[in-house]
Amino acid sequence: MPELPEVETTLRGIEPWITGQIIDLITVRQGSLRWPVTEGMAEIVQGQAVLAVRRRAKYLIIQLGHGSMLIHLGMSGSLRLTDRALEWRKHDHIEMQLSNGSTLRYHDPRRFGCWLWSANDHSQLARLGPEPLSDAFDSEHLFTLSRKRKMAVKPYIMDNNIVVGVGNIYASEALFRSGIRPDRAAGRISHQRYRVLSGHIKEVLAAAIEQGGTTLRDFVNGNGEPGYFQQTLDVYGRGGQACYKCQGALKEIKLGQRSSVFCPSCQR
DNA sequence: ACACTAACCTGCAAGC
DNA sequence: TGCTTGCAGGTTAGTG
Repeated sequence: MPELPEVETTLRGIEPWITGQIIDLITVRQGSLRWPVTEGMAEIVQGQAVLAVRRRAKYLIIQLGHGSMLIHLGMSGSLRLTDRALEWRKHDHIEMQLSNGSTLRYHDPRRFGCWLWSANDHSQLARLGPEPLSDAFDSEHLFTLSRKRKMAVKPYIMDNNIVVGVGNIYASEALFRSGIRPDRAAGRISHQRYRVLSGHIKEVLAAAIEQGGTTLRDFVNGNGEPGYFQQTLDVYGRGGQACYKCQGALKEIKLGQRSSVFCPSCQR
């Protein structure tokens, strides 16, 4: 699944083809996703114009005149522009046809994503923390909210109420670059170290966006192309292998059900 | 309010 | 060659 850089890459790939177009047809072949696709969504949005497409956290929002569609790619989802006549692949669940001939396919083997319509605000967007690349996200924010919290720092920075868009890959990478152990209690990390960490979170996300995201298994951008950031990963998926800084063996532990790889010598 | 678990679902790789 | 087990990019709902 796409983490924030993959969602951003998808947005940039599809946005120019969709904004300003009229939705001619939406076809839902499999509506059983993380939440059921909104009943009657296709009928409601057909004929409406797309005013804008934007991203908030890992959600994509297709803004229409009378409401919006909220899309999440879950762990295995992807969106791509296709040839309208392209044969349906297994796990292609939804298709949106636009007035300029563009066609968007939603593909999601595990079906952890969503595609919802609402005339008002989407409840999923309430209570989300700041965007990691915005000025609202800084060391002050991380430091203040973490006081007295016993939770390990890795699940802490992956908590969407604290900051959005930091998933398992980039949390691991940012902690390695910062020299902070992923299992250290969030409440016992200094303001100075949070300054380093917040900087690395921004840096690693920005670099991944620049390289078109990280491709693991089947991620593709809006044009069906892979990302290249996996060539830059220092620790994610490298448990047991040599640390690039000290050559020691990287250790793998579980934190909050997620595997976490780190260097016990470089990260303290 | 916080900390932690189980759950949603499919595909794939490893182990027996 | 199978069969079983565990693991995977995310997020929420439920427990104490």
